[in-house]
Amino acid sequence: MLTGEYRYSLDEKNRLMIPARIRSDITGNSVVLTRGVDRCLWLFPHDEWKKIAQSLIGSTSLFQEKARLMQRRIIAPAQETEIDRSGRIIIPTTLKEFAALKKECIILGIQSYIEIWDEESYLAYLDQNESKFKEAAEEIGNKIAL
Amino acid sequence: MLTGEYRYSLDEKNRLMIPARIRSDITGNSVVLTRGVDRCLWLFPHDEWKKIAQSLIGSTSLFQEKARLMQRRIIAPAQETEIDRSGRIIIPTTLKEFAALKKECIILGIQSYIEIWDEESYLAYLDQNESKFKEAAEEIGNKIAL
DNA sequence: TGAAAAGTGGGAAAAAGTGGGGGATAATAC
DNA sequence: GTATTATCCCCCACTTTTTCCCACTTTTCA
Repeated sequence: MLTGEYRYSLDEKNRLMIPARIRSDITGNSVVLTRGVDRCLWLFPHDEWKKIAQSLIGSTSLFQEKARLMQRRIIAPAQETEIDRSGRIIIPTTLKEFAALKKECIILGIQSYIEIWDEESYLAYLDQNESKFKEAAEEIGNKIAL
Repeated sequence: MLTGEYRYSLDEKNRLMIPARIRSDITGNSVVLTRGVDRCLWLFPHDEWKKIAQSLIGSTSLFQEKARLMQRRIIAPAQETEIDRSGRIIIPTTLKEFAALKKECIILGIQSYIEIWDEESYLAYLDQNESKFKEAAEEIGNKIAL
C-alpha cells in the first residue's frame, strides 16, 4: 500500500528519488509516469498501469470526443521508466514542464499509485482547497462518528 | 478510551513521547500519523485507521475532485509508524512542518484517536475560539442538562 | 524510602540518499 | 566522412539519515 508524503529534490540530471518506504511496496523496477489530474504527475507500478490503461481504453472509442481526450491527456503521455539502482527515476522534460517541477518536489503515496508535485504548487493547491476540505470534513462528520 | 492532555517535547531526532497512560490503551505498537483538521496531527491506532481510511476511500475515484482532495489532504499524508521500546514515535518532517511543531507539543487523547499540537498553536487556537466555544456550549446546554 | 515504571539522551551500525565521473552512443559541424 | 561535442546511462564513492539499542535520570506508587 503506497502511502506517505515526502519531499525530495530533483537533481541537475532530472533525477528524482523514490522514497525507500514507497519503493519497497513496488514490485519490480519498471514504473510508468504520466500526466496526472491537476498539476502533478502520476507514477504507477507497471502492473497497476496495465489495469488503468486497459479500463480506460476498454470503455472508450476513438470516435468519441471525450475518449480521445482521455487518450491524449492520460494514456499517450505515459512513459515507461526504470528505477535506477540508487532508487531514482528520470523525469522526462515534457512531463517536468507539465508539472512545473523546479527543485523541491513532493511525493505522495496514494494507495496504488504515486503523485509527484512541485512543492510550491502542492502547497498552493492545499491552501486553495482548505475551506473546501473543511466543508467535506463536516459532511463526513455527519456520517462517521469519530 | 484515549483521554487526557499532556505536554511533551520533541527531541533533536524528532522523537515524541506517547504518554504511558495513552500507550496502555493502544493495542499493538503500530500507529498511523496524518494531517488533522486544523493545524494539528492525528494519530490513530492501526485498526482504527483502517476503518477511517476505508470509509473515506470507499466510494471514491481518482477522477473525482472531492475524492482527490480527501486523498491528498488526509489519506496520502498518513504514515505508519512504530512506537519504539521507550514509547516514542518519530514525526516525519513534512508532518512536523504542517503542524508547525517546534519543541513543546500538546498531546490530546480524543476517545479513539490522538491529536498532536504545537503548544503555541494550541493555546492560540483555544484563545481564538473561546467565544465560538461558548456559543457551542449554549447550544449543547439546550439539549443536555448539566 | 525503595523499587518499579516512565521518560530522556545519545552512540554506533546500517540503510538511504546525493553527487559526480567516465564510457558508450548519438548529434552536429566542418 | 570524420572529428568534435553533447547526451544518456551505468556505476561507484561519499555523506547523511535512520534505526536500534542501551544507560542514565526522573517520577510514581506502594
